[in-house]
This record gives sequence, structure tokens and C-alpha cells, in this order.
Amino acid sequence: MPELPEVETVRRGLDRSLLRRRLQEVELARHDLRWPIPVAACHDLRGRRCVAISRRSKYLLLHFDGATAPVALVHLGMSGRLWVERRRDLDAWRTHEHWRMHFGPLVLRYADPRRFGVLDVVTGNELGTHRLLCALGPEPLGEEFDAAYLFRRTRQRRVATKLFLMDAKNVVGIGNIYASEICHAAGVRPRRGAHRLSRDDCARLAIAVRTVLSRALAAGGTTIRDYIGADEDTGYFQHELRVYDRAGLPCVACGAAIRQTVDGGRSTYYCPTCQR
DNA sequence: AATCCCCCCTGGTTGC
DNA sequence: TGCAACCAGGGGGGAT
Repeated sequence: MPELPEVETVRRGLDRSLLRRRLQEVELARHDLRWPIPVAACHDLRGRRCVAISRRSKYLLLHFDGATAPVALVHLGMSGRLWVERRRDLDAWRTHEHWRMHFGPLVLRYADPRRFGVLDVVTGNELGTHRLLCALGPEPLGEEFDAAYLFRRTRQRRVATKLFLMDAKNVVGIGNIYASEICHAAGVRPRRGAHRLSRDDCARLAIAVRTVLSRALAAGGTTIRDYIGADEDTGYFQHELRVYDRAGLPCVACGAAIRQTVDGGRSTYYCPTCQR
């Protein structure tokens, strides 16, 4: 499922397979996912070469050549999946498959049962002001995100630490699974008010963010090493989870029973002993 | 401004 | 076994 590490893994795969290829055709099985798909703009991408594939938060950005430097913006939502197949092996549209992009001998396919995903097209100079991108916080693995930023940003914020970490205005890419894992790695109770985090807490949290996401990226990267023709993309990072979905099971660090709560409508897991 | 809650949608699992 | 309730990894948007 699409967490930031998986989106980045997909990006790397697309970089290897689609970069510098020319887009011949865009097929749309429907005209909306979470929001309307700009049909004309999609077809205007035909004949253009893909010159870069980048990622911002959990958005994949396919950059094309041309005067307007159009960019296809793709989000996988909760259940979206992207994969590449050889055109000669192409089969019928699958259930919940919503669009395809033909790049010479390869076809990029998108399926998304819940349709929480996004397909949009913007011009290069609109990227910075796009409504879905303009308010995003720093990348968790980038330079801007560190203990000092975390401490500064959490002052006056009474929201629970876990919810703070999941808010993309503060830092992008941390989903519900990783938020619990990060809090555990940092020894911080998920419900602790963000404003009550000490400088030391922020230092441990900043390290935990990088460590957890990096490890997950390594695991995801291994699993989806060559996803061309692959049917399954479930990573094996689930085997490295220390608290998520482990309610009642012993903490791997101290043996205490992992507890489960609900915060912001989503399940939270933590160790009552290791986390304060 | 910060926070809370609801919603978009389908499918798998759980519990009666 | 059947069926309904519940839950799911995201995240925008509106109300308070």
C-alpha cells in the first residue's frame, strides 16, 4: 500500500523504466477519481517525452517536455496501485483499473478500488502554486526537517504529537502506520501535546522519523525491485513493525502489552512503558 | 489560527 | 452460511 517509502520506490521504478520515453497515448476508463480528471490536458500530453519523474509528499510528478512543461500529478490515495507492463503482454482492463499511459513498448497502468487517488495535469510554472502542493511542509528526509524545526514548529500546538506528525502542513509523508512507529522509536506517547515536547524529545523524534522511513524505504525498495509484470507489491516492512496492529502483544523492547487507542478517528498503538 | 469531524469509495474481516 | 457492521495505510474541506 502506498506509504511515502512505497511511493518513492515506485518513483525509482518509473525513473528506470519510463524516463526519456515518449508518451503516445493516454486511455481514461473514467473521468474522475477523487476529483475530475482533466481529459483534454491528459490528451495534450500525447507526443511528449517524459523528462523527469519526481516526488513531493506522496504525489508522483511526471514531467514532460514542451513549451509549457506539463506535469502529470498522480496520487495513490489509500488503495491506488501503479505498475508497468510490456505492451505485448497487455491484458484486458482489470477491475478498478482507471487509466493507462502508453510509452513505446511499455504501459503504465493505474488501479484504485476506493478511488481516493488523483490524476491531474498542471503546467510547470503552476507547480508551486497548485492547491494540493502549495501548503505542504518539508520532506521528512530533506535538510529542512530537523530537531530545531520540530521544536520551533510544535510550540503553541496543543494537538497530540501523533496527529502533529500526520499533518502534512508540518511534515509530509508520515501516515498512520509510521506515526505510531515513530512515536515508539522516539519514546513519546502519541497523545502527548506537541507543545510539551522538550528539545530532547524533538531530537529523538527527528531521528526516529528519518530512521523509520529510511528502513521502510529499504524494505519497500527490495520488494518492488523490478515491478514490471509484477502482480503484488505488498512490502515486507510489515514484519518490522514494532507496535502497529500489535495490540495486546508484548513490546519488543520491554515486554509490556501494546495498547491501542483511537485518535482523530484512526487507530494508534504504543507501549505504555517505553513511551512517556 | 488551531482543531475537530465528516466525507469521498470499495472490499475484507468480524461478529452475531 | 448469511448478512450487517465495522474497519482500512489519505487527506481535503468546512464548521467551530
